[in-house]
Amino acid sequence: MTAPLTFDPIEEAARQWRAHGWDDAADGMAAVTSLMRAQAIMLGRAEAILRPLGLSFARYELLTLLSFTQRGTLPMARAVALLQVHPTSVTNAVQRLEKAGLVRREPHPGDGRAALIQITAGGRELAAEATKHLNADLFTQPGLPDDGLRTLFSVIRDLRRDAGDFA
Amino acid sequence: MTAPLTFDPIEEAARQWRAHGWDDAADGMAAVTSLMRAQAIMLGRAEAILRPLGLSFARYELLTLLSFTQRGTLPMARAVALLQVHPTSVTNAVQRLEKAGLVRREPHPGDGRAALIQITAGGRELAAEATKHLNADLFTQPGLPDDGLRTLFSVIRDLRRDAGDFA
DNA sequence: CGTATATCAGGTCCACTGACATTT
DNA sequence: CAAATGTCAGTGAACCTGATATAC
Repeated sequence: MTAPLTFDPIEEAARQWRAHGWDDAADGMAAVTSLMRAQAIMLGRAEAILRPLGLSFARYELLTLLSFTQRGTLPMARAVALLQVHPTSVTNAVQRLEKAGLVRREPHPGDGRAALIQITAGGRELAAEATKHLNADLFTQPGLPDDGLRTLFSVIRDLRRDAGDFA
Repeated sequence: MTAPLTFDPIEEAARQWRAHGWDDAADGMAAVTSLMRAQAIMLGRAEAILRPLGLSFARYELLTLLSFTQRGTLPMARAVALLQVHPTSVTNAVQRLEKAGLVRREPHPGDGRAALIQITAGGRELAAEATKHLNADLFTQPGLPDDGLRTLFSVIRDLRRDAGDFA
């Protein structure tokens, strides 16, 4: 393929930033660019693990969220809030999961506007199976030591709070 | 809109993981999920800044990379290696940038197979303008203190190295 | 010859916008 | 009536696979 780089391209970009006098923006640029790349790496690994199961990472997250609820149901709006994604993304994910027999759409008993998503027995099975694979092949060996993982989570939690994800 | 959450949904997910006995995977899950969310937040901000300029973040990165080279040119393969993306993604980005008059495609003098991407004067101007906006509105205030930025970069650099991004 | 460099066609996936029907 | 909920159609972006032409 392509020859592996002998230097860090993001560090090189940061040097360029400083060479142009943008010293106060260099660290931010490097951090943001790093986030983009790290997400691409992790998403690629997760999707490679989930593909044989017919799931994308987004649909896996929804399915697992449902499997953790008391009755295996969630209102659409609640799923949107918890997953912090666009409403139409959830609509789309539910449609695909429904087509695969993993969830059902049901009317909300108390609110005629709202819709309930209900996980099926097959959905529960697949969620458990997918989690087993993700835990074994990615989450227990994500390429970082334990303290790195916790540091990463902690720093990003501040970022997410600052962005208004939660109070 | 949706009511803001009064708790961190990722922390809640980590609690679920531990409640199911997946203690050794909980930190990895939380870190990976955090990465996904952090990238979505940052990409959204960057694209909002770049949209008025007619650029996506991916095309901005390519354009800026070109503006940093000696002659304003890069072989396709080199851009693919530095940006760490799929070859067709660069092909696509170049097509759009070319249509906007920001780059040109030229034959490689030494290798008839290869193609050179050449930035135009307009491309240089737009790259500078876009960087000015990104620096002012995102990179100098990414929602994290300076030490958080450097910590984030440092931890992710280990991850990228482990993933084989560079030696 | 086999390998490497791009491009292209076709498909998937996800996000977003604007319009809409329905219900509160 | 205004606000909220969810769906739908259409658009855009990025990625991937497989096939191809060209050149090394």
